[in-house]
Amino acid sequence: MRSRVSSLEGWFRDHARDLPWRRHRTPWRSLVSELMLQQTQVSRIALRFEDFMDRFPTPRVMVDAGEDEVLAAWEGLGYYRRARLLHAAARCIVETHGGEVPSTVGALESLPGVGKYTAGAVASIVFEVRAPIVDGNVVRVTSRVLGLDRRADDPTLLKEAWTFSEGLVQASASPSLCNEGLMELGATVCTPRRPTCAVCPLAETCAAARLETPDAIPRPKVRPVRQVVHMHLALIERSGRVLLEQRPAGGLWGGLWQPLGLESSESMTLEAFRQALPIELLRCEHVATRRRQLTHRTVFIEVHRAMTRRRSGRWFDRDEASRLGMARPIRDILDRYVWSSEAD
DNA sequence: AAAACGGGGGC
DNA sequence: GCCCCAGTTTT
Repeated sequence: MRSRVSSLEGWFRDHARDLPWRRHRTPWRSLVSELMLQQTQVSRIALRFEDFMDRFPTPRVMVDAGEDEVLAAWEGLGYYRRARLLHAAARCIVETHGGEVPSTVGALESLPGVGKYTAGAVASIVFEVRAPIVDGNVVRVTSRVLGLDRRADDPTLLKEAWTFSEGLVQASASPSLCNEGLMELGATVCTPRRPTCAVCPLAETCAAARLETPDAIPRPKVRPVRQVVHMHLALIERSGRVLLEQRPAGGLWGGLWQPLGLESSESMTLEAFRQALPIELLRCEHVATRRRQLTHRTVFIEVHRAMTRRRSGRWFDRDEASRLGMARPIRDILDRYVWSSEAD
């Protein structure tokens, strides 16, 4: 195990990618980066990280900015609950840790949105604590090094991965080099398809490297069939403002803003939609259908233009709406069917 | 233990 | 079209 680790650490020292959160490392920057990176590719976050940190340079600034600001800054990154959890974590850091990110696995794990992986990552990478970490990369590397021919989401494989990581970090000279190196290896060498075993620091002691097709393991996760959701929206404008509402905190696009609408498992007729809306519409016409593929479902968005006499509700002009958190497809629809038509 | 939860990128 | 991604929380 010792030689495995030192070879991994040495490899990482030489081959670490130049990433924003590595360039300038602070506990807060690392915590934010880890929350952003959950189930999200490094390349996506690398583009957004510095802007986000400029906006929220400390936990205190984030708390004062408020959850809505954080949601807005999170736009396009998905899994929006993470943004709310990050804001809650910032509040917890300010209120119970004096504004400083805690350094122990236990204290980190008690923060909202921080589970075993993230706690171990921050503790080891920032504070050099001997804590193991297991992410998708580590699961893949473990299954290959140990030659475990199981599904990537097999609970027994996950357990083996934690044990493997634990063994590595205990034998390491530097928990941060060891852990980050392990993930970096999975991201750049031991990739899901066509891993480059020829340059891998673990190849000598890897079971899969001796196989003809090392990428045959781990086996793919089982994916549930995507559910279909029909979303019906009414674009209601008046004097350069559009009527919007905030989605419930839980579920799809939780806490994000959108035009008045309804969801159903089946498509609705225009009349049914009109009847089902909680406000009376003077006119309502269907203008477009958009299809959105998400990991867990297919969303059909039926876009309508409508008018109402009603004045109550939350109305926003273009500038105000730009500062609200919205799902990407919803933002696109407003840009296309509301704001662009102002020029007509 | 299983389900819920986005949006892209790579092929 | 399918698979994947620096996972966590809720049920």
